[in-house]
Amino acid sequence: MADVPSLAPDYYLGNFLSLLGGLDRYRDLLSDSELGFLARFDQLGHDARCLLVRLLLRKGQWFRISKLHYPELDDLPSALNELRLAGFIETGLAAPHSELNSLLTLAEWRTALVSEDPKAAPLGVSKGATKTQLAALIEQKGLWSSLAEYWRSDCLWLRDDPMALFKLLYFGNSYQDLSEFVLGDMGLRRYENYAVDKALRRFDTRADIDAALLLNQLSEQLELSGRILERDELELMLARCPHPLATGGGLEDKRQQLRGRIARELERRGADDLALAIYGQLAQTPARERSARCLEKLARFEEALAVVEAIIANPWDEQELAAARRMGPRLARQLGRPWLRAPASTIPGQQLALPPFEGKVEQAAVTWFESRGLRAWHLENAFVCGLFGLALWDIIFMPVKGAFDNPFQSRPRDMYRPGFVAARQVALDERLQRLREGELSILTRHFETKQGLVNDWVNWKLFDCEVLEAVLSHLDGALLTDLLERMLKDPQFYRSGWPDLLVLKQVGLAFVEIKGPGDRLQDSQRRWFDWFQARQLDASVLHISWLTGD
DNA sequence: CAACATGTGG
DNA sequence: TTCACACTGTCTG
DNA sequence: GACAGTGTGTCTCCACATGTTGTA
Ligand SMILES: [Mn+2]
Repeated sequence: MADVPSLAPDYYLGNFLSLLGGLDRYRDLLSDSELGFLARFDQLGHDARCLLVRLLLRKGQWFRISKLHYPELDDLPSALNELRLAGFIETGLAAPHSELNSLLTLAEWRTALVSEDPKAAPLGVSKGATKTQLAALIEQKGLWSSLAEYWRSDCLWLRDDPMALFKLLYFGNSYQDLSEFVLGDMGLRRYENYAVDKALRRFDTRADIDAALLLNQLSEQLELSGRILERDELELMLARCPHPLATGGGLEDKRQQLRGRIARELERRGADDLALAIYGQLAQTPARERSARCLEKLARFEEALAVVEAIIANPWDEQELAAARRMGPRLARQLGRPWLRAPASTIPGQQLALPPFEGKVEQAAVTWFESRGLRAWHLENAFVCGLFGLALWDIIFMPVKGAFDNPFQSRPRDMYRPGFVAARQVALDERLQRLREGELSILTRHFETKQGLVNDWVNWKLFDCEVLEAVLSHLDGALLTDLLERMLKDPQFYRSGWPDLLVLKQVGLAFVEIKGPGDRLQDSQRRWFDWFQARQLDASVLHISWLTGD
């Protein structure tokens, strides 16, 4: 752990330049002000560049000059001056009200208030008041602007913040940032060394870029404060993403996902009719299920049943099918119609009473199996996903056109899109054939040579070498191939629902879903049991109860 | 003064 | 900061 | 049993400084 390589004092500048290098392919889609930003950046001296990058990497656009502390820059004032002259920053401005909470400390609020009115101390300015309490007092007395005035000479404003755009263009998402570079340099997070297509573009028009930025912003807003937004605020969000977007890049999918989440929030506000109208425009699950539920809430049972029947006739995924099968009988009864129940699959289950255990039920079960001399791991989906990732590693990362545009991807861009298999058909066919013939050493090879590399499918901490050994000695190629073929039909979908425990019995592997008191099988968990039964595998549900008494 | 929250940086 | 899963509470038949 | 809402953990690093809150 000690041998973390030391980095150059201006390592972050190099990283930022690498990021800019990835943006060349989009120059024709940048605005004049963005191009101007880049041109002016090029003209800056070393230290001014460093300082600007430092500021760009930080949160917000307002900073305190006196609190800037960058030992690697030997003349901060002149770097600041250079940035000011080049139009990147402004100093000495009074910060807006909304910034004063994070920009100034409680003590600094008091200093300014007391200076404004020496007799303020006896009021709420006395110590003990929290920031919230004092904020209310300042609000009431209309003193925010004098606070801002008092500290203005120490304030620094970053005029533009293009980082959201740069990150979107470089990484293709809003959650990765420049720390990827540092983590890579220090060996803390390593990615596969796949071929990066430096000319590949995720966007072809500026409108798509702006739409992506907007969708990111709206999603973030909904995630952050969705629960407290009023109905009209939600409708406003809807109005901001009304038009269908380019399909193929996943933009339209994102838009629909966002609108679905907004509609769900509208349901919670009782706006079932409006939610219904939105769901009707969506082509992704669970829109039809939600439609049916809205119709049911609105007592429009005929229409609800029609939706349910449409789902059953042509399910988009197994989740909505399961939901429709639950709703069908209820709706049919409302309408006095007969309903043909799908035969319920029987899932083998056992009961087990254990002494009270501090910690998770699954761990208690693992301990119980081990006390009976069996190895057991609580892996959940990490087991199947690990098999998938290790068996197909090199195919997942093979240089398919359009798959990789930056060095920090945990999967190809089309991993969860319908064309994934077709784009790798030959390699997949050959791999499955070899696995079918029992050549499981492929997994071992990837386990050893790729150890620690980021892969969406492989959780290295959970899928350790003992698990691999258990797999190699008890899983045959035919079964593994069958499993992979099923997963390849919808890689995203089959990432979930696998039973909690992998148990190594004398005769082979067993898969056990643990259910504590009050926990029941979820829809996603049922679908794997169908597969287990068809293959006559040892899979069951273990219902745990706690032994009471002292 | 300790516990907690948050931002930062290598 | 998403997503899968567990847990809790309510209503219903 | 069905369903909604909420909590938890998360290979989305981890040590550290700073600031806030409440006496853990
Ligand atoms: Mn379970």
